[in-house]
Amino acid sequence: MAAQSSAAQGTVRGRRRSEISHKAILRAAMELLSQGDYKSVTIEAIAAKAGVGKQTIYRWWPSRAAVLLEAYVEEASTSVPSPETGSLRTDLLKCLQISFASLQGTPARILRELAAEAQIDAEFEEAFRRAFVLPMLTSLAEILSRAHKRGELSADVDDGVLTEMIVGAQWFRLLFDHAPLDAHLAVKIADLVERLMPPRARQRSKRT
Amino acid sequence: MAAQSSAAQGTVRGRRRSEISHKAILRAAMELLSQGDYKSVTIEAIAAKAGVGKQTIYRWWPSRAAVLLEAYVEEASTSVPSPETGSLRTDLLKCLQISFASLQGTPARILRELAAEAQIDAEFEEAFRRAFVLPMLTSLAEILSRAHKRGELSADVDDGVLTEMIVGAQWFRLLFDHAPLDAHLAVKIADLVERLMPPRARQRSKRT
Amino acid sequence: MAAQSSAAQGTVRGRRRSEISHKAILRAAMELLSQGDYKSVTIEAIAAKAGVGKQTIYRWWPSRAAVLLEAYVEEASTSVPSPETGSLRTDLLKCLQISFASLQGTPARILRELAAEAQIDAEFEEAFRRAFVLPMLTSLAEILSRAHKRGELSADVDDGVLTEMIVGAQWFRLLFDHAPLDAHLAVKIADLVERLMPPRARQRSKRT
Amino acid sequence: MAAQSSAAQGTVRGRRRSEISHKAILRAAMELLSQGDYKSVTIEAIAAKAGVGKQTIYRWWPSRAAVLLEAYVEEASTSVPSPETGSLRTDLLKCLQISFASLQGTPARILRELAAEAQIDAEFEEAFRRAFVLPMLTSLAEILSRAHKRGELSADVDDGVLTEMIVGAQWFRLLFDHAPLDAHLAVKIADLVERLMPPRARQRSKRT
DNA sequence: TCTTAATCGAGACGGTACGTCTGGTCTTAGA
DNA sequence: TCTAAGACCAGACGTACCGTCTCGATTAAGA
Repeated sequence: MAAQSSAAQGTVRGRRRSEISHKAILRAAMELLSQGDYKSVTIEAIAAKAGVGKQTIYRWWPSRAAVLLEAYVEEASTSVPSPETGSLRTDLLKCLQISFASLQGTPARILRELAAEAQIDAEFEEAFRRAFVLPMLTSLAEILSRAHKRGELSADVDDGVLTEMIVGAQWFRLLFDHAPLDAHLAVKIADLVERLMPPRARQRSKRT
Repeated sequence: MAAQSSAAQGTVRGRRRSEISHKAILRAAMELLSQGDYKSVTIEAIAAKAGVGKQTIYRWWPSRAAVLLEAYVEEASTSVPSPETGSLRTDLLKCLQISFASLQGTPARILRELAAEAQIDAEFEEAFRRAFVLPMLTSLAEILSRAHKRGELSADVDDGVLTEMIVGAQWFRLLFDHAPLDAHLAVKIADLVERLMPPRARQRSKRT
Repeated sequence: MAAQSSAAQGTVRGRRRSEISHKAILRAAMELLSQGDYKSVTIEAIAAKAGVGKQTIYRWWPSRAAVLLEAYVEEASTSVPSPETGSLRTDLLKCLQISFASLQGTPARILRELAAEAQIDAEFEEAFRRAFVLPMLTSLAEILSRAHKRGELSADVDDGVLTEMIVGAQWFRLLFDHAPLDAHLAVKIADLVERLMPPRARQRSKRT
Repeated sequence: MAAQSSAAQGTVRGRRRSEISHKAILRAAMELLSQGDYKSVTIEAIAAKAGVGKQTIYRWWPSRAAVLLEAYVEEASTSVPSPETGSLRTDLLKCLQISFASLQGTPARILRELAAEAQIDAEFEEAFRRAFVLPMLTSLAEILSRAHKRGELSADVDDGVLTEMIVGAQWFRLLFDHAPLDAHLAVKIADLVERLMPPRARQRSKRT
């Protein structure tokens, strides 16, 4: 124990984590994910492609999905903007359109696969929520909260449900292939939300 | 050769599918799914529990998920009611509350696991959509369509988005553990939809 | 029981064995054996190739090897000649050369495979012995016995061992690839046997 | 890359083969072979009995038969003595009796089964020849060669055929159940070989 | 002519083992 | 102490055959 006092001092003993390997792993994971199907992105394949021992992966990540999540986040930003234009409609439109645009093509497929993992692995679910679900929720909540303050939404509209319904529609399209997650949807959502505004606020909204 | 003409006529040759095995497989799948975690529901385990050869499973289902889906559908009805009470609010409430209630507990977990599979297996996705996604969509679409005819919803409310937002919120709760999928949500959704009704229709709705 | 008296009379009721199928099976077995490797000659493959139900094979033969044996015997004669030329040397040479010649090429491979089966399946071993082992033994025994009577072999030469040694050498070459089973071997064996003849008999033998 | 130069130097990287597993596998194979019939000695059974992953077997042996051969050789010596007593007869007798004695009971059964495998699997045949066929051949060849030098065999007796005939008789008894492979056969063979000796040498042989 | 019985092709059935794959752990030598 | 390599145990995968069991159709003999 005394010998390990250095640990208490925060000093790290032994060889330090290799940043080269760290990046090689994320890079290999991303490439495999872009190329083939999800099934082929195994720990073994990542290790082989990255020129890395399997143990090195198991040492630093709890699961395959965790690697993929970090690899994805590394590459594509997962933050969702919460613009302040002074108008609920334009705030919403901007937020949704930017967010939808970043989910076209390969990212969509990857997100679906990660979402799938989150259904099965409870530990991963939490990480997934933090990375992909909560940002959108809080961003929208802020937009709606500002609209309330501005009087653009009447007090008896529940922000919670509305937020969930908007985010829900987005995930619904993403996961169940019902229709593409494009700008049209953003407009339609904004239109519908507009109908929840008090008449006077709606008038002003239309003018802009 | 003449004897074989029957084959051309679509006559079934050879031994027929065993209904006993068929049911034993579904039953075993359901039991395993209820008991342990999803990972333990392997084809081997199902076959062993059902007292059936693995080949018999592979012969009749394209994948493990397909077995589970059929097993689930067999047991729990997946149809969604589309009640006609003459009032949008009560129609919605009834529909959502019934549907939400049927998704509590184990069914929720199973549904999440099947949804996960649908993200990865394109062929299975279609089956999943037919069984779980579309019923809810069409049921809601009917309710909204009737509301439109009755004048309970103004013409400029887009049924499509509204449906997706409602169904989306439901799946969102189911898949991402944000909050339980309970009657409260149904009420909140109904409240919000009510705010989309023209003033006069809303008056009447409140009286009921 | 009285009603079944017909059975006691040997009368056959019902449909008779199909000679067409019988031959188709043997033919299919032979073709598969000639074409591919032994592993691919499965009951299923034979049935498929012969256009026959598996049951039809199981009804008439106890094992796969039994089919192959019958197929082989059907095609290539397995009888071994026991010529009577009046001379041990020429009798032996004729007998061995004819028998060796009939075991070149594909037949050799088939015989090896059947011999393999005989090592494992005790029931089949008996059939194998009757078809392939005993004919050679008895044929040689006759040749030697005649030589004894003629005085070409002295009384103290044991026919049994000599027969086994000759037949053994033949099987040794067949099974263990030590050298080809050709006419050279026949000559060498004859030479060696000649050395067992009494001097006078050997003189005569050389003159012929 | 520089780090990998060690590979070029032949340095072994990674975990080394486990001798414990190695021995456990051979032991399990032998036990299964002794207990039940050959069919029950499957790779799966060996792995289970040895407490070993199947892959570990496939990694080190090309086939089930290869495992059994090594297991057999490990336990029972396969070398054949080539004694030098100065007399062809006693050399032969000793050699054959020792070798025959080691092939009684279970070993005989195992040898038959391995011989069967050698008929079908060309790769295994070579290993089988090296382990079981050649030792006997060379041992006998040496004995005969020494007899030639001593003048116990006349020059016109072909060692090759004689060797094959002796070894052939042995395998014949082993494989085709014609009679037990016992000391009687050894004596009979020795007797017959003695008849190939020149008269004077035979006189001396009898005296011993 | 009708009944009875055995065979036929077809193919599903419960099993067993195959050889492969991946997961997660452990053991090396070297950095 | 970490790293790359790679062997280890475990066990599911999907396939191939096994030998058995329905099926309906066909074929013969006896009633």
